[in-house]
Amino acid sequence: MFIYLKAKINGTMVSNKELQEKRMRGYFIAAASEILKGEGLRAVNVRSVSERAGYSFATLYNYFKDLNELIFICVNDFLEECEQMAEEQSQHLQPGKERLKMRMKALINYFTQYQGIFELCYIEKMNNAGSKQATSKMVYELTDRTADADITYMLNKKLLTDEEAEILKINLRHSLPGMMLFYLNRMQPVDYKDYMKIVNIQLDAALRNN
Amino acid sequence: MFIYLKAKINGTMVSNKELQEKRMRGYFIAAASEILKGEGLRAVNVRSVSERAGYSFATLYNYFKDLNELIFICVNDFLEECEQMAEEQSQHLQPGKERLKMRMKALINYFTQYQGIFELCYIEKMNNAGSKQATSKMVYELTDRTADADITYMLNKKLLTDEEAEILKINLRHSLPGMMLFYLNRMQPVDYKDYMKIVNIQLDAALRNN
DNA sequence: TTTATTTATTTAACATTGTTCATTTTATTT
DNA sequence: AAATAAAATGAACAATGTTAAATAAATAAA
Repeated sequence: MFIYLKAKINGTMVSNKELQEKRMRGYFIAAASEILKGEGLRAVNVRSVSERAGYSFATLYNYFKDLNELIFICVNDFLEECEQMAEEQSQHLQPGKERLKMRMKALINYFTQYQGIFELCYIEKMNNAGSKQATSKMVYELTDRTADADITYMLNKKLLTDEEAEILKINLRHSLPGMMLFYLNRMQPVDYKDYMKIVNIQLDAALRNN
Repeated sequence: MFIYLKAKINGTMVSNKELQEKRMRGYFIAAASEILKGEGLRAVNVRSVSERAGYSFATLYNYFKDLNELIFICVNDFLEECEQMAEEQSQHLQPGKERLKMRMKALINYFTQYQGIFELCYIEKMNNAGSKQATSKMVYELTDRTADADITYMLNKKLLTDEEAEILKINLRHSLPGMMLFYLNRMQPVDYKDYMKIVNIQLDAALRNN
């Protein structure tokens, strides 16, 4: 008989089957995220993720096309998480240059803390072309999204011309990944404070604070 | 008997044995470089490199500790090559801002042409800690080295203060890899001209040309 | 409640890649 | 030409991604 029991997730009605499937996917996503944050990208593989999720490695393939699909989902989650973090850490500030700076630093802080996530988002060869497009667009535009409110504010207040705003966005879009790359590939264990000094200089240059 | 025949390589005397070993290494290095430039990083593996060099995969291990060592050598070669390219392409210009800009563009041109090389230099997880330090230092400082002559010139001519020079170097060090990353991870096949327009804006911002 | 059928999970197996080692081939010395 | 050293190789192993057949669990039908 075609009776589906319904359960509520995120405000939408779904069948039991969908609910269960969503939960299963959640277990694998959580497992992959944990490993990524803890041990980094290299430690993520079909077997390690499945084991942590409490299933056989083959079960993963019942819920994801392949390992790549799972990893892409993690990327999107991480992006959301770090955007939210930037928002929270700058809540106490008024819109404008200082808040923008704080938000950019929050992004850098997030990715330097979770290096595996940076590698994943900006670097990983994204083997599967499928999800690549949408995801890499999301990654690029991370700085744009995070800077948007403050740049709009400054534009409205005539603190910035349209052209200056465009240059600022381009600058942030390029220099943030550059700075993270620098930290990631560092040779000697750079002091985080020293690193942040350079970050400050770079951000001040982008914001024309000198 | 301990008689070694000598042969001249790069102006230094070496034994036959050393010469032969150097040649053998050269075959593998050339093979790896070709594959890197042609098919990219993903196509490089012990078997493909060895086959192109004309030997069994096991022979590679008689001349290199592992695949990583071979790849690191390639990185160093590529860095030299692209520095030289920047030099050549700007020979006709006088020292100063314009030449610096041309050299930066030459770097970008090199890495966007050979994407596998960019991935390799800036991204690849450099699994083996051994050569990593020295090499990643070389990679970072690529923009510094390439910009050095022009920045020194501008300092001498008082076209730049010490502080401005420092900021410029930091800016180039971060934004060039950022721009390359952008091109590499691009979603839709970006028109190279459009890309170069953005590169120009970024470089002009770094050079305070606006 | 028992049986049949569908669904979910897992074990076995294969392909690819990096690496090691014993064996074979080649070069050198006596 | 025989003995020895050096170089090159193929067989084999481990790790990883993936597929597909076999098993277990859940559900529907009787």
